[in-house]
Amino acid sequence: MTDTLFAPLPDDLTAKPDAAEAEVLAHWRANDVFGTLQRARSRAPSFVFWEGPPTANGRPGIHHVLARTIKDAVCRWQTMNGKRVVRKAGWDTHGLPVELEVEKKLGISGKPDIERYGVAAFNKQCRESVWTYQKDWEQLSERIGYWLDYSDPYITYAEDYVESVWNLLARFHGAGLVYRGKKVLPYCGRCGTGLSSHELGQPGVYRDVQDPSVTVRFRLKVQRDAAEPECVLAWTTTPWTLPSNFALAVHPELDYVRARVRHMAGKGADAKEVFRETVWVAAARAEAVLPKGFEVLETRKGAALLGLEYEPLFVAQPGAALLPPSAPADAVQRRHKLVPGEFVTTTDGTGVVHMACYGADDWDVASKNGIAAILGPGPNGTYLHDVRTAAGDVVVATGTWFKDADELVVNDLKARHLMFKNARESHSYPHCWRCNTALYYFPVDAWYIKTTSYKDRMVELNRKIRWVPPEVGEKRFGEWLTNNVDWNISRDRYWGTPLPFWVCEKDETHVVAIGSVAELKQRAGGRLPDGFDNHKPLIDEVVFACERCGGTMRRTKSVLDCWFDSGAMPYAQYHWPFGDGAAKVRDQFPADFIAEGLDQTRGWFYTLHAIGAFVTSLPEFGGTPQPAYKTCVVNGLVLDKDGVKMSKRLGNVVDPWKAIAENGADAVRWYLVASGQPWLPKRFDPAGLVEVRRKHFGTLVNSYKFFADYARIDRFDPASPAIPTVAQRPEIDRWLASRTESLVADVRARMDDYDLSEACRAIEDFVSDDLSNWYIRRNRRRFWLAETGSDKLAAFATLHHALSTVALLGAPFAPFLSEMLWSRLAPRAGSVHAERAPNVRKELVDADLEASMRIVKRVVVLGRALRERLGIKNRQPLRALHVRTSDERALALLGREFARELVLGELNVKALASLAADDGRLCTLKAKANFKVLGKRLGASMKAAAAAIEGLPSERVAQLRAGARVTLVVDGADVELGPEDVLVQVETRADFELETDGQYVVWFDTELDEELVQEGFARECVNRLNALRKDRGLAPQDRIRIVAWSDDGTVRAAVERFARMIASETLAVELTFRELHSAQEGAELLDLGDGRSLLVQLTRA
RNA sequence: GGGCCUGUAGCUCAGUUGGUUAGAGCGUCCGCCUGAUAAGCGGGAGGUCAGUGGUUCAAAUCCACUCAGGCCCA
Repeated sequence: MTDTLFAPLPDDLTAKPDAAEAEVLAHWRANDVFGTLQRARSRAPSFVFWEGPPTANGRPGIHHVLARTIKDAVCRWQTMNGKRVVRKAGWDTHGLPVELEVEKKLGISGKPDIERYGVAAFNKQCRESVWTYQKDWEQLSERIGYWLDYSDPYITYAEDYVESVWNLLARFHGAGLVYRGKKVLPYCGRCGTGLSSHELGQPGVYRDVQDPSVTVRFRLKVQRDAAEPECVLAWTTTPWTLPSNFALAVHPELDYVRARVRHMAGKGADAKEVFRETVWVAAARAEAVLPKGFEVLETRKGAALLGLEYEPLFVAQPGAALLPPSAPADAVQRRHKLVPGEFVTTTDGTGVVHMACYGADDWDVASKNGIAAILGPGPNGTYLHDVRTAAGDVVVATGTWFKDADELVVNDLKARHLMFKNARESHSYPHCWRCNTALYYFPVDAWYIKTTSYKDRMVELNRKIRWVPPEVGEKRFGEWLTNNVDWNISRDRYWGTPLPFWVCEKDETHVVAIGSVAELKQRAGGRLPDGFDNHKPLIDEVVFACERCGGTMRRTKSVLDCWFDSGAMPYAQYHWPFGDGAAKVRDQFPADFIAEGLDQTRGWFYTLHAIGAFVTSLPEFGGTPQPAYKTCVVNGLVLDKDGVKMSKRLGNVVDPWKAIAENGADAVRWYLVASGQPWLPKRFDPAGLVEVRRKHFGTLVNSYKFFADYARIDRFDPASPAIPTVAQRPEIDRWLASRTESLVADVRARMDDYDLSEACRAIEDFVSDDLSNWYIRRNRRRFWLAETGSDKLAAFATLHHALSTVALLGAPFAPFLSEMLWSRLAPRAGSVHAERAPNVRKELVDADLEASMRIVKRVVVLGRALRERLGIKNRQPLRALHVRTSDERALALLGREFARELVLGELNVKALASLAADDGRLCTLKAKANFKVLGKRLGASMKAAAAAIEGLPSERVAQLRAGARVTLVVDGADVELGPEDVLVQVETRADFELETDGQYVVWFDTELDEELVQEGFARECVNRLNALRKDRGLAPQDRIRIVAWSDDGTVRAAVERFARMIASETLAVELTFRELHSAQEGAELLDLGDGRSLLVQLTRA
């Protein structure tokens, strides 16, 4: 860092920004710039930002850089607008991924292993494991310039944090929103554990296996005809679940048929019927399921079959009933009927689905219909009871492994003539990723929060959140809320917040929710076990007597879904409601702004919302529900350059450290935010990074370098009273000043809308086009000419202000380069990040000047294209430029000095010879329909009208343009046209070269007189002499003496005539014309083109 | 299986309430400029707006379906 006015930037800044950025970081660190700034804002109005807690249990990737850049840019911007932005770090520390990581490290696998290892020791490992990558996170965050206060982070396993979470859970319980139920999970009987969807996604989990594929008869209780038994057919690939069957599901809307099936023996004419029956199947499945020749006897909707009773296949064992929540007294008697199921399809099977308790749909049916289910295999994968037939035969013995029962059940059903069809098929079936055992779906105990009871409130509050982009809130999040289901908050694991629910052993309905450690201690008789830390396992030793019945109360074994932890951060990060937590939460709630990836829609965004909608209805929050956050910016995934998700397997993961080392954090940040809208999936293309670095930052650095080099030579003082006011400066300066203010207005508007990409693009366009290409390039000579007068001061001041503004506006996105620039442009001002973002100074905005420049650019483009076509190079001055257009205002603006000078200078032309509205001689005026205006008025006649308008003769178009009204007959009706109904274009018909874009017509007077030719040669001389200066290693400000000689009369005349111009352009104090010989020392022969040359001798003055 | 997002030039992306020549940058080819020079500027070529069908006087834009990629949920 530097505090020297206009000090040079490091030489290789654009090529290798890494080292320079490291210097800025060292400066920030050494001077505690962030801390000082935070303290300076301690009394300022607050802008509330929450950091979504990253799990430290994995290395940060490039997508984290994107999310953190968005957060940082918004926070810096708010800080620059005078706000106090608390930036408290956080760590998400609980959860299954942590446990899996520790299992891997310890070389153990599965719950039995963990129990053997010891839960206390295991959790101790987990507690340490989460910090494995902490340094990675902190270092990467620092390196990318993500300012975050790591001194006092919230940690979801911390005692205070857990206590706050308990308090929230106790309040949910107190409000009657917590209940117990069953959740059907993919389950491994060998490991004795349910698997998360995340584990199910592991490679190799789904494998093709051979399984039975059986269609079974369920005989109806009421039989119409003894000779023709009637049954319902159902299909399954898991015969082992049949002993647990409790219902058959049909789709109420589907057609079902009762078909007569005749089973034949023998072939052809000899075939003899041995047995006939009638069966119910879905009409759509009859062909596929039934043998040929079946006969449809009746068709009925599924709805008409509901309630039909059938004979159970096996006899239920007592004591093994699984009761759904609030089961009716007759739950067991309700079994074995046809029930409705929306999930029933006709893609396979019979259109009738066998219901056991080993599926999510099944459990849903049991709950909705109040039916008890009978467990076959239990949590260890073996049968809990003998499976018997009505006759008393044991089909499956207690202790049989569930998969081994398939064959036993199939054989039994065959023997009892209940098997309609018996086959095997290959299908994809899940297996435990640890032990390879076949999984089954199993209902496990679960605790729920009844979020559906305040779903409407959540939907309502969601409308108040500003989502960026809006469709995430309306659709993805909105639909998710509308289809809200109760939140399963329990996990049958070890490393998590223990659920603070104690259940009475005598009566399960006696439940106590503990809201604080003090309360627990008091319940437990004033003593907690030694080493108690409100985690497993010691907490499970805390028991106390039930107040209602005196039974022993034990904690439920489960831990909390760690999503609840993160959704609780607004409160738990300040240990709410304990200590001064309530006051802190009052100050930092709700959030003005949060930002995370799209994958958090059902994660953090939801849990914050679900908890917030409840908490804010509590009296201490004023009782008026409000959303937990006001603005939520969502970023999409970062894909590789081919649009494929990054994964370790494919080796296409972008290492953020590498990208930063090569391009600098500024370029990475800028690229991520500016290349496309942040919520779109982003293809990470290293070539794009290089482009940002070279094009945007390179141009900016070059622009500063140009300014600073001359400002140092001239000892420019931005505070000098001699600097003219903006109003006193030349028009080109006032133009840049105006553009600078327009940029401020634009960036402010974009930032207000959280449209960071467009803000960056506005800055990019300003720097490369307005600042560099038009202002600096056109005004270079003002900076290097010798005399320091007010014109030069004006140029310095204008450029200084524009650069300073770019440093300020760019600071949220490119914090490093902005700091480097600011420390040189305003060395005593302190950090750019402590500055106020500029406000628009409306009095400096000059719309006419900005409009003029737009016209200048168009005319210049046409002129350059024409020069190229004519093959006349730019160094050859031309006599005159002619411009025609039908736009009177454009003509007026173009005629003003500002625009004229720019056009003439840019095109190297002596004069604007004609500047006129088109007179129809060179060009024909042509009208084109203004579809936007006319379309609304004319509707179906639009096409005919457009043709008629294009057919209008030039004179009538001219009248229209002049304001006259013209009437056309279109489709037999009169259509009156005014000037606003047509767009006037010109079509050229000149017999000489000109250029037009349909609006402007441009041509040159290409006739050259002697003077113009000579000036062309003079310019060639200047060009060669300056090249020679450079070859000789002269410094820009060095003065020279020139001796020149040529035998060529034209060249000699040119040099003599333009001697002063040549001398001034080459900083020559003397230019003499006398005879030289090429052999003479220091003599150089300059090739001027066109076969002409000049001999010169150049010496330092 | 359900919901959502995306598909525009070789590449990365813009594209207003639907309005008639679909733009920019990079790349490529050609040229210019030359004391910002390890820079700068311009011109040309390059498009079935993923596909099909529909609505409309008019569709990259609205609707339906299909295809491809992605995310979340099951």
